[in-house]
Amino acid sequence: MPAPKRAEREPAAQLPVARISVDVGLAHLDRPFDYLVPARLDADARPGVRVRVRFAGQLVDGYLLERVARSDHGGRLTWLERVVSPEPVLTPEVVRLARAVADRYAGTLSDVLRLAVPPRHARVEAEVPAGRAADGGASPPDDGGAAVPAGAGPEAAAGPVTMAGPQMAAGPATTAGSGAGGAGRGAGAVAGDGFDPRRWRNYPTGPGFVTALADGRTPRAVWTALPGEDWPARLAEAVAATVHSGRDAVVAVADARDLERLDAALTACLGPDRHVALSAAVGPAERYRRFLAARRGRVRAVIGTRAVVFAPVTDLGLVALWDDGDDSYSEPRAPYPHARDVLLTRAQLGGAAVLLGGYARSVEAQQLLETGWAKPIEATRDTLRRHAPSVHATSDDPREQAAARLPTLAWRAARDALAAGAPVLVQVPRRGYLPAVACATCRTSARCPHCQGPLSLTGSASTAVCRWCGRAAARYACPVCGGRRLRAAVVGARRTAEELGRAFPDVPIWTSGRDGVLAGVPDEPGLAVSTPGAEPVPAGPGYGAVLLLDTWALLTRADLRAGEEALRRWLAAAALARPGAAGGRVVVVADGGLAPVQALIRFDPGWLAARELAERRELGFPPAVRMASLTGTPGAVADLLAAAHLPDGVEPLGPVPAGEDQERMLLRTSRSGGAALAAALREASGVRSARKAPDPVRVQVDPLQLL
DNA sequence: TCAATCCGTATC
DNA sequence: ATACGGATTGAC
Repeated sequence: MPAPKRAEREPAAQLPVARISVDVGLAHLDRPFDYLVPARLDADARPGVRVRVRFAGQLVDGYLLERVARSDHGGRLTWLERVVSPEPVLTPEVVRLARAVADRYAGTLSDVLRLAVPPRHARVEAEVPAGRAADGGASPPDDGGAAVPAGAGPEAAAGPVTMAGPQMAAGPATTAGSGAGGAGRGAGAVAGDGFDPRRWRNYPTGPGFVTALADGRTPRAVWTALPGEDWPARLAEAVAATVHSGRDAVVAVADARDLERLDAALTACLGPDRHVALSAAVGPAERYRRFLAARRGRVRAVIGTRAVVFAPVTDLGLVALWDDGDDSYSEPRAPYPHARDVLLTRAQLGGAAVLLGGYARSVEAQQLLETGWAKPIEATRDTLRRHAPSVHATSDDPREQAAARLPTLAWRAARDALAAGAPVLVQVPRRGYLPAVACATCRTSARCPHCQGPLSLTGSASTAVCRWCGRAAARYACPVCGGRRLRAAVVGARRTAEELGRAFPDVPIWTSGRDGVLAGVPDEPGLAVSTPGAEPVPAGPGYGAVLLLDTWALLTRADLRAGEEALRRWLAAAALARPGAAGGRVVVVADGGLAPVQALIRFDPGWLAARELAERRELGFPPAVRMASLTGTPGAVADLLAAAHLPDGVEPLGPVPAGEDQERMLLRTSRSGGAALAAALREASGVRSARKAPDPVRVQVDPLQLL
């Protein structure tokens, strides 16, 4: 082998050793490797840059973590091959965070860094960051910016997440009659900083929280938003207060629509230039452009969906997250971290303030309150009564239905609201959400007469077919009432809309669902039919009536979080209703005795969360304990377990079958034992990957789906 | 006795 | 992954 340039190479004069995290997907190689920095790369080889190095004979990607004076490695060091770009995409803070997240979730640093850093876009990197190119808004490519090829146009012009829909922003009438006081009316800006602690005065501890942010302190809070709350505005004020203190903020929301609302609120508070919105929806170039704007310190706040929790900022002062119960916060790629968890870890490591907000309260948030780690921000019962709609539960006995599958009470609420000139929201579960079939008369779910499997009604066929054994149940008779007619358990939003259209022939019907989210509806009579999470925001003082249909589909799910999740979805809809005093009514078609229904009637998510948390403690489920799940072929799971030196106090549960050739094993330990369990699993994965074990095992710490 | 091959291990 | 070293095997 020729070594022609060997003599030319000379190590950098200062700190000649670079510690590199190499991107090979092998658990046992998850540690830094030392390389010698040639003098010619000295200037570019700074901490945080992407590099390429020769590793085990091949060129691999990596990140330069730090420069040190000498190596502890016994053998000879290889030269650093190339600095891919001098742009330091990682900050030391993000590296520490990624390491902590990898440790917590039994994953590798490079897996987490893949989540944290968007793919490089060389052209974007080369752009001259003139003026306001990266304001998160729709500004066209800067003119003075030299080499912006024509191709950059469309993507840049696409601007922020755009969404079809009549109107945007503002949200519902908010804290309409903030009652007393009456100060601070003027459109927000106090002292040009866009925040005023008094705007949080509906919550006794709210103004103090915002003031603390502005003073540079690090309060931590779980915020239970009032119905009708203009939450994007409140979050924007918290961000503005943080920025006022000279620090940066990172805010996560669940989806593109929430992001757009928050973006608008921040623009109103801070102007267009001091924040960016990160989301995959804007395309790779714009995404990387905004990421760089954050990394280069050109903005003070970074908002976005899930992945924003890793966004590099200069001096983190606040992390915030809206609606932490939304399951889109759970990362689907290894090591499957949860955005809430990442933000809390980040705040803990970096001494930042925390704001977890929502209309609902997750069990995890409840735990933060009960351990005293965070303080509540919530309205008094009195304030709540002034803002909340009146809530009624009604049975869904088909014999009491008025029209369009609506119980009489629900039908009346809708009719009255429409007559009063207000829009009505109808929430129905997503189609295909629970493709089961029930008796049309008594609602008993229909099971296969042969094998007890679930029946399904496919397409237009009126005969039900068993989803397990495939037999057609042609002459089905309900074992409870003898009824012979079946119906799909969940009627989709579209068909519900059709039926409602016949029941209320003279009003417009708007539908909003997964594939066509309607941002808002006007303040006039009309029916908005929506699946959970896609509820249009009303322009005026809120919906006159909110109807929650087919709730039992949510409640009967075999899921640990079914109750919590049902309440979260209902509250998201109910919060869009106008106050009871202004005629706002919510009708939930469900058994009023059920705990989640009770919590809705009382508008008390904290009560349900406390109850659920107590139950989790009793059952030994997260977040009261730490769990890990191992999924793979039976042999592979057994192999991983054999390789693992599980710490004391780890209790194996299962295994249970989990689909084709797969089984799933749960490991349970105390919360304090979580770190040791994760470490043991990481090490065992390392042993297996070093041994080239064939079948992979998916290791998930605190998986969202437990049952 | 030497070379081809197998296996295990480290990878800066 | 892939490259290397040490052990092992097999033919002369």
